[in-house]
Amino acid sequence: MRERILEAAERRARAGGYNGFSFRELADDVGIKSASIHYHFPTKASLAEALVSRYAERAYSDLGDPASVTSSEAVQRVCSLFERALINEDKMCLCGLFGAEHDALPPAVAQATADFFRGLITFLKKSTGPKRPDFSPEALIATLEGGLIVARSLGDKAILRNIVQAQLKSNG
Amino acid sequence: MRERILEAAERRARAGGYNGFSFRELADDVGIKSASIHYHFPTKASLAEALVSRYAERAYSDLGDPASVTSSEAVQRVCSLFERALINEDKMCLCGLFGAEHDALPPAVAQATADFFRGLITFLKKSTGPKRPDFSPEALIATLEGGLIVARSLGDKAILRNIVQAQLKSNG
DNA sequence: GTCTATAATTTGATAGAC
DNA sequence: GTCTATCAAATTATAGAC
Repeated sequence: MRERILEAAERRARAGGYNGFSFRELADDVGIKSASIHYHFPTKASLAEALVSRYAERAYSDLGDPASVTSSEAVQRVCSLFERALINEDKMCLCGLFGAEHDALPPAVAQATADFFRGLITFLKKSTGPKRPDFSPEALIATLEGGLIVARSLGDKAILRNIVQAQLKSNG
Repeated sequence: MRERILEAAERRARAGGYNGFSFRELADDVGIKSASIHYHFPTKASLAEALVSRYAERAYSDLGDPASVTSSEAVQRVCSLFERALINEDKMCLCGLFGAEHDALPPAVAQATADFFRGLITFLKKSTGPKRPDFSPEALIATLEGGLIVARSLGDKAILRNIVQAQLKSNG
């Protein structure tokens, strides 16, 4: 049940952000009462923190071990992560949304969000083989997060696709 | 007073998004009662719509006439817009945040947000002189919005600064 | 234009039974 | 683990006086 709650919370948080979901809504989604959510997560901040951790772990699992992939392959994998969010899930990246709401988040949630970004950056840095001297992991993540925002706002998925192609051309 | 309300709303919306501010808070900020806000803006959606329009008009005013600037200068001006948000205002871009919340916004607000992006893209396209064949206005906006998110989440303003420098090197 | 008053709903959270 | 019951506070919004 803990997992089903997180699943419902992720769906809603990736649409409306931290203030975009409520205990009542999640309870209705999974078929229990809102008071029961507090058994699994004492506070909303604790739920959101678990949400981001789970989201990050899933991403790291998808990416695999950086020591076993070339830098080029690492860039491709990170790009795929964001393309899947847009194409398969039709959703914003949870941490892109939370990162935008940074100033209004409970500190622990903001921290967990920053950890997600650090994780992706570390993955890119630890990948093997030569890298372009001007390659910036931070800039790649920024481009992809922003690409999701602009593509979804304008209703044009090709925007992210073109961004990814440009990245693969230079660094993939 | 209408202007003071919008000012307070912008400050709060750029921290917590659409669900991150309330009529009560705005009323307290400007020293009137929440019911009085409804005289100026009948609904929250109408307030947010006005907020985005005002935000966009201010940006267009800062950018000036695209027909009178080179493409290189246009890129610089758009970059400056986002650097000011980070350095001078220490705030997220209103439309970057609203764009991330796209799925949960009142349709009119989502529309206004998309118009902001279209406005910036149009400005870049209408600027004069030669452009790199691979220059993408959409990608530039994406990089800058994402740059704000990543820089602010990681508490490192140099991240946006480096992103801007890379953009100026290729297209500025 | 701003106020008081109020409505109807929703919010995160707690206590205690089962 | 989930429930009922409840709470105090906050939410958007309206009616009507001044």
